[in-house]
Amino acid sequence: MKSSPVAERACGPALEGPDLRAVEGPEADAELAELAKALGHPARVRILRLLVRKDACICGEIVGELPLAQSTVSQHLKVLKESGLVRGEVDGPRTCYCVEPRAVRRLKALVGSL
Amino acid sequence: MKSSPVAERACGPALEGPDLRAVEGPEADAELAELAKALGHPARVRILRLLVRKDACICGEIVGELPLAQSTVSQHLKVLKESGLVRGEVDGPRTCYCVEPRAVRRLKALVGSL
DNA sequence: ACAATTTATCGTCGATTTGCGATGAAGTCT
DNA sequence: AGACTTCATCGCAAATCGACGATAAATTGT
Repeated sequence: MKSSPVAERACGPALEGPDLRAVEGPEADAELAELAKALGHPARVRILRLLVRKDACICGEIVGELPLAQSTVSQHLKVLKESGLVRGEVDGPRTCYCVEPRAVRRLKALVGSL
Repeated sequence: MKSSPVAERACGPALEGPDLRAVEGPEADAELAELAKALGHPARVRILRLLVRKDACICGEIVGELPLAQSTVSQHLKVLKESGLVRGEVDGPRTCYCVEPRAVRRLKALVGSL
């Protein structure tokens, strides 16, 4: 059996520790642009919000919340995953998506530096 | 004569007053997506940073800072202007671009709500 | 009036994005 | 094993983006 040993479970252990990267300079600009680009679509903003609120989710549930086809939602999730804002772990037949708090903090820091 | 009456001058009077719009919900999502999309390119992040630092600028100076053609920079400025993050006022033969602090604050509020 | 400067716009090209249905891969259940 | 579920991936079409050179528009200076 593989029933979750913990009741309220997110995807996995969140990466912790302070962020040492600079919030300015060419690299930071590229980083901010990449994160912003990932957020540059209403569906992806919505998805990220859903994940933040629920703290754990599955693609299926997300599809139900959006007026989009399953394949389209999967694509958006892929974009979010590639940006680092979201993490996905395979859990049996489903995939458990969750926010990567570190990346969200990073985004906030970068935007805050404007 | 139209010499600037003030030494350090930005574009014009910044829109002031508190922002009453919600930071969540479908409208906020669309707004965040739009602002994020405008920032979703390294050149535009760079331009915005330049404007924030200088507090007033002209397209020509910006072109000098970027490895892009003048027409391309003009396009990026147009995108930023349409997003509301930047304002441009015609000033003689040039155009004076400057940040719209209200929009930047709004962006920070929206990102902060994630 | 004319030349020079500064910025915006147009047209074009290739690349990327967005959306979808169809299909494939992986796992669960009976 | 076979049916079913869940999600990813593959093509494909339409739209948008990013970059450029060329050109137009507006203003200044001579």
